Amino acid sequence: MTSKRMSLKKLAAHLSLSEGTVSRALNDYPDISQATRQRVQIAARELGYRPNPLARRLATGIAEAVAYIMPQSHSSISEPFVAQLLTGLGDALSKRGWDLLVTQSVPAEEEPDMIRKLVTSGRVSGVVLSRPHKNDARIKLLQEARFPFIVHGRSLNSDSYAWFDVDSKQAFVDAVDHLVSLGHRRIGFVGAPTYYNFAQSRLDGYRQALRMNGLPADEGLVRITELSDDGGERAAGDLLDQENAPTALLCVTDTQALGALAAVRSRGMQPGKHVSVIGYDGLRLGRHTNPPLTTMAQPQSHSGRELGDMLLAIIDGGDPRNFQQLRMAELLRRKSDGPVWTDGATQNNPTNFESVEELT
Amino acid sequence: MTSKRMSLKKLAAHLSLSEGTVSRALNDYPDISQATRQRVQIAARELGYRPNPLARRLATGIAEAVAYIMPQSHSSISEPFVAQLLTGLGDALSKRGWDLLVTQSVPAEEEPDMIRKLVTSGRVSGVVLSRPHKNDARIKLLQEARFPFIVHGRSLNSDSYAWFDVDSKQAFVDAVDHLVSLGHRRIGFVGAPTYYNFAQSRLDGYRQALRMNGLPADEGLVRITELSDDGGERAAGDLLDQENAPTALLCVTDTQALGALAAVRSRGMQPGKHVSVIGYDGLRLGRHTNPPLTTMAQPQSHSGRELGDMLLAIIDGGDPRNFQQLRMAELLRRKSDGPVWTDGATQNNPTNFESVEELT
DNA sequence: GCCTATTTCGAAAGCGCTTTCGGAATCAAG
DNA sequence: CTTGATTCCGAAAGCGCTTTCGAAATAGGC
Repeated sequence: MTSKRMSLKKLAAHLSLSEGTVSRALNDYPDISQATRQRVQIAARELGYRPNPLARRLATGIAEAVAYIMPQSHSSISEPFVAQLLTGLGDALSKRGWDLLVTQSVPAEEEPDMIRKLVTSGRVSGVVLSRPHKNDARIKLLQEARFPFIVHGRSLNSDSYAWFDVDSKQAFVDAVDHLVSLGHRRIGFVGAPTYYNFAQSRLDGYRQALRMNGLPADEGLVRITELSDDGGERAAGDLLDQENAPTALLCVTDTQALGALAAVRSRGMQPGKHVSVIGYDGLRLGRHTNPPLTTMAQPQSHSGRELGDMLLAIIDGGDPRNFQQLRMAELLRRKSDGPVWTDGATQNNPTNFESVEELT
Repeated sequence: MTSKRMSLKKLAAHLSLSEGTVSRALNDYPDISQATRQRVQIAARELGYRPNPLARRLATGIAEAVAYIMPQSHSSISEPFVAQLLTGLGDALSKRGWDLLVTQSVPAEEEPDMIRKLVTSGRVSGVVLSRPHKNDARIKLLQEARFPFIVHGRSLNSDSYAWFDVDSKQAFVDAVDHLVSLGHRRIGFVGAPTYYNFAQSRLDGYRQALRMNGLPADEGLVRITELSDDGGERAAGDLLDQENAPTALLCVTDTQALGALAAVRSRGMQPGKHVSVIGYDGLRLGRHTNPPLTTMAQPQSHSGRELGDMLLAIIDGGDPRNFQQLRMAELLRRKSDGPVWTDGATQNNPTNFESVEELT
């Protein structure tokens, strides 16, 4: 019919109306008569008119888009999160026809610049942050700029901004309690760098639970390592090789727990029997490890969707402090935990045990 | 100093130049003297001027953004791909300061609308597609619209567009050859719906290799199932339970292979000993399964980066047919494959070998 | 039927940039 | 000292929409 793409101008001409009137009719302004409003909207639909988002965004000053700052992947194993989160975010945003754009975490020294670029560029109306540090510079910058954002996780001072998190401190308390109830009294901790807030709070949970169970806080039982299976394997191996080795290993992450399982096996022991291993995340792949991994499972709720909805509410002017959600994790028992091991002879250290048999 | 955000207008005023001149100076137009160009660029840097992307995009008609159409996740296990791909794409795009936006796959009937929306909205300059079907409607639509795009994977007719793929047909030929060399003659195939092109071509490779090895094409040995561990478990179980069960299982995906391992174990057999299982993908988590999964590993090259670079080249006017890259997969032997199992009775095959010992 | 209050719309000014076009100034050449 | 070619910059239109403002038309009230 007409050439190329439909535009407001052409639509207006077609209707013998001014562009402004057509625009207001489409946007449901009250100063347009019911009659012409209908006429305009019908014509728009028939002619397949879709306002150019770029033009609208420029004119309104609303970016109609949100950025997700993707944490860089250390492990390449536990990344299902990203895809799921993006799916949920996309769902939430698509209801308004907003865009989801993805950027990457940058080295700490570039963070100020990257945040500034994000807030001043006008490309996005809000930001989703993942895996914050205890004192996350990005959070501070966003707050100072009074820019809408929400955090997946928390930092040390989380009172004044919006977040969605799982109470992993409590999860680690629960995990320790469980292990203690199985008779374990020397529980090793395979942790991650404590500039990550989640790493710190899981460590806190571990320590608190030890205390509450009347167990000594043996710092020789905690190892900090990188967020990968290899890291977990090294740290666990380290723990197992020492004098008075722990009978159970608590890992800050399922990915690390995979490494811990490997470390146990490679020392001729069987996870879940000679030494218990518990992870955190509830990754489905834990069903397929050797043996299947017991883990503190995060709730399956689609966090991306929730994050998206909350962020939109904040962009709409909501008070960030009203958008803070804490979920609970649950112990998911598979096969890598069990009662503390003892054979007849010695008390504390296994001397002989049958070889590892097939595990289903 | 001045209020709010720096704008072209303010910068021009500051320099006593016209906006047009400043703009051209910043964009290295040839009709600006060296002197003022320098002056402008220095002032811009000092005053922290950054052109408003939305305005520029509207004025130039260039979206400076690319969309990645994320396949919906079936498994939640094999999704590391997404994060890695996005990282690579982001790298490629960030060199130009372009944005990466993520949208989701939609049901087939909505595809025309979603593609049309994408190409006519002006929000993006190009599209990245993943996991195409054999006859992918989106590809056809994008071609008809003469819109720049690139496919991660291929469809049936892949001559006329750009793609990046792994030769998974060849990979399955190799896998079968390997299994045959281990003495297997009844090889089961755990496949995915063949509207996925990759599923079809892997099946083709499997069949071709059977033929080339003089093995019968027993259709009772192939199962098509969904792209998940559960699917793999069901299909593999099915195969194993039948009369003349296969001695080896080839799975179209590592995720399915996880299920296959489970099926084997749950029948009291040991994968890699009594029945061989081979997956495809080379997922790192395969190191941690029981036993570690032998798989056809995709090359580690950062495909996202390559896809991004190629797409940019096409947007710049390159001929899509010049951007087609085929990578090879390699057999990554871990512990789930082995010689065909026989007990003492039979003649032709290796009779005894040590049991699977502890795997590191 | 006159006056004021309401609806309903058009005109126009942006949003912040790019890009074409032409004019003034500068240069080299005759 | 002209003239034509260059170099360099300003003016202005435009990208496609939104939104304010005020004018015209209509309605309501006496």
